[in-house]
Amino acid sequence: MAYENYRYKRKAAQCSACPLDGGCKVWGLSGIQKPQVVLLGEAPGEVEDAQGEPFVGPAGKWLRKAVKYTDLPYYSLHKTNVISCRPPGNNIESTEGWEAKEHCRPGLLQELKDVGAKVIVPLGAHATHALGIEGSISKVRGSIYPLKWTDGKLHPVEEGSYDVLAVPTFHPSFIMRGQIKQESTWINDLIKAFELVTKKYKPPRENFKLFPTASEIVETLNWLAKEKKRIGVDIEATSLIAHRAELIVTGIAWSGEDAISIPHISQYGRQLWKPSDEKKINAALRKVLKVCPTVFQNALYDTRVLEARGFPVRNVEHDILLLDHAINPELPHGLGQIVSRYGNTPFWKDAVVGNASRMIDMDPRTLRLYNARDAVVLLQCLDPMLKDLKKFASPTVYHDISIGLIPPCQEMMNNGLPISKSRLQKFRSDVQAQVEAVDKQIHEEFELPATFNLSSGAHIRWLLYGIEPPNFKKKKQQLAEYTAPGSNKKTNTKAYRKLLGDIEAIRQTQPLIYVVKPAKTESGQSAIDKQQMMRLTVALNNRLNEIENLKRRTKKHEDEKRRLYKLQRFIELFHQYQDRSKVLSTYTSYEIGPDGRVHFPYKIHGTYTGRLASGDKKKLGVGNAQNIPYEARKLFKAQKGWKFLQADYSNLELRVLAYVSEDDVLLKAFADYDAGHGDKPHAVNAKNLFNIDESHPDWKSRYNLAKRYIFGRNYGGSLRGIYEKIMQEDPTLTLTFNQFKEIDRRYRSLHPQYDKWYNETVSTVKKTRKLTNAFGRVRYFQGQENEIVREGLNFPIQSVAADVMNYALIELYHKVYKRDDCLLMGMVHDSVLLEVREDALSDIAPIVRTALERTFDIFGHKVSFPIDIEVGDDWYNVEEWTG
DNA sequence: CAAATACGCGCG
DNA sequence: AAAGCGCGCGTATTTG
Repeated sequence: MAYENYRYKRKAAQCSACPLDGGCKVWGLSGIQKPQVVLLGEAPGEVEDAQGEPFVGPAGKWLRKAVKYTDLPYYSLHKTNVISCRPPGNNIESTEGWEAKEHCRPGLLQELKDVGAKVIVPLGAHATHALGIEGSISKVRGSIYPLKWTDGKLHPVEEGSYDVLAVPTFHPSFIMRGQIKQESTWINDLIKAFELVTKKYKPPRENFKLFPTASEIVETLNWLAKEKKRIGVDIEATSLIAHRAELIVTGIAWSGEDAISIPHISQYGRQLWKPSDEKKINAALRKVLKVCPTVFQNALYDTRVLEARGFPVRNVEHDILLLDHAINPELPHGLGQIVSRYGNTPFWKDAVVGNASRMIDMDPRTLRLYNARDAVVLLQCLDPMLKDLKKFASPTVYHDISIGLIPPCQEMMNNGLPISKSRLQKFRSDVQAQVEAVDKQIHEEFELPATFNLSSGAHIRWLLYGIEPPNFKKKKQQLAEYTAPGSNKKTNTKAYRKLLGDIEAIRQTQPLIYVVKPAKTESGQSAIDKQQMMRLTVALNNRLNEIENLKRRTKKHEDEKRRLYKLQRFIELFHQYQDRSKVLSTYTSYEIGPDGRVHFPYKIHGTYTGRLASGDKKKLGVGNAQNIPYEARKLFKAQKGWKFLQADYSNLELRVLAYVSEDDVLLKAFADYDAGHGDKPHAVNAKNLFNIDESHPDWKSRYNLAKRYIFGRNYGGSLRGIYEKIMQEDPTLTLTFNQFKEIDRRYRSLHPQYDKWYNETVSTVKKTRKLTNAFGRVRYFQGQENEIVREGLNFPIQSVAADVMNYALIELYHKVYKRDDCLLMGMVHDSVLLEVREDALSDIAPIVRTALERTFDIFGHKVSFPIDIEVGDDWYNVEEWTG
């Protein structure tokens, strides 16, 4: 389409005084005479500078692509920058850049005024700040800011009339440079901004009763209960830990605009309510939470606190967090983020805490306003979110699974796992001694200075490879500054000691260097992980063999041999150190509740696949229940007269793979095995692939090879990658890559359905960037193609396995939660853990079996997944239940 | 000095 | 250019 370009040269800019003095080289530009939207960038880059047009470089390419998702054509937008000339090194943060911003400002403002668009979209922090909008871009993005002209300047207004609307969002180069996960948020922001051209902007009305009287509260609550209104609920409490948390204020909203604050305890030591009034308020609140359908943001936590304070919540109808997760699990789910997409309250989260260090010390008006906003936004977002849920995702997954999981998760969190304090104490001191012993051993054997820190990657890199830390020169310089004559720097500070230690450790340590090109980590450092140690070990053993087989060995060879043995020994001890110190630091201390149990947290929205996540050490002080090493499971011991019962799905993911890919061979292998007349499916694979059986001398290694191959494929591994992994784990294996490729060809020809499923999944994820699992759960893939292909191959398997467990867990919960002879305590992806009174084991075991082995419909197959039940005194010593 | 990033590793 | 998936947490180190 041919259209004329309308260029805008900044007449008001003070170019002669500007260090860039490009003579306003890159003009503002639009394809129509009266553009309604301004896209405001930062500064021209190389391509822009050369062509004299804004957004014609790589960032512009991303921008054009994003604008395609909106209702406005790219040419109709006025494109311009905060500064019109290219700063040195493309860096607007440079001195020249800062100065240019000042000199360009009058021109920029005049340009914005002359263009007279309805909406300005500042891209990135600099553009946003240029409009007078404060705060970090990740927080203010997506909010609508009404701006007004006063004295030739543009500034945000809280209320009243406005001249233009601004919707800040990310700069395209931010997305381009790796923040691809933010792309859909970014596009959403642009859509939202452009819609303001035709949609009437409705500023948020806030009918908040922040300081109601007792009778106003009771009246309002009674009315809500009588009408059974749907309410948005948000609480502020003194702690996130349920048994410690005191309620400060509860905000209740009954529309996107109306809310009331219900303060519970006094702030600033004032007596809040007369006891008689408090009683009435509490009764009314209890009633409301009993009869009204409620909407929460993360009901899992708020309802736990409410329940602990005597306000049980009967009807959680919606949870905005779970809703957002069900719609698009890869998006960030903070309430601010959600509201920027679905609500109309501008970003308000900065208000929280403020100068006060604790919620309760906040100014009451600020706290209550914040709390009321948290409540109303839930109802603002709900309907548009439900629409998106239906359009883009699965209402069933949200209602039946996500919401359904709230009670079982709360049950597991409330029940927790009983822990033996005496075992814990002994375990801790044992592991501590082990760490100290191996640490001492390494320092002695390798004559390392005391300052050599085995936990420091930099020190280890020096020792193994002789690679100095990248900042080593700088450190030496800093040290010199400390000791320089006349220096006023104190040499007894922590920073100084650290500096000195690092330098000493390196100076006094002789590297072991054995030249094997170390693998690189993501940021380009030399790897020092287990895998790399394995590689080193293989290489040095080869070299030792080589030397051993030499006809003539010189003294040089003998020296080399000694060095190699030394390195071998170091790797052995270092591995022990890594292993022991990991256990010591992570698994020898637990936050134990007043009931002597560890209340591990669970999150329903924590993963992209629908698995539960566990742990919230930072906020709740309790870690992850799902990665506790076996040795530490001994710490969790049943109360007297009770037993641990663990139910595990057997080969869940592989079974799911069989059904999802409809792989006849695998399905038959499972069917035979379950009927009691067949080998384990992995054994069937091994037999098919290698034409051998258990009697063959290589059986064991071939069996493992087959297993690892399937496992690697299941996660989208490349053939080369799987091959290398296999060779590292079993260096004795004689297998060339070509032979391995042949195995792969053979497997695929033996499993045509699997092969077809694999190819179809890859092409679907590439084409649509969306997959829907057998239960309707969706995932939108954001990322590079090769990355999302691997994730895509895994998603239909891992997510279906997760949902099998989710449904089963919900069913199990409903069967056991009322019983006083058993407690649902935890789950680890494909297993559940209960504490059962000994005399009830024979009752409970079949209940667990029935719930977990319930039938599912997977692509028309009526299927059930078999479990193993184990029972024991603690979590480690569980054995197959035969009773 | 707190927050953010990098690396490595426990579990499934 | 190639990278096996999904998590949370500890230590070291850099960043603001």
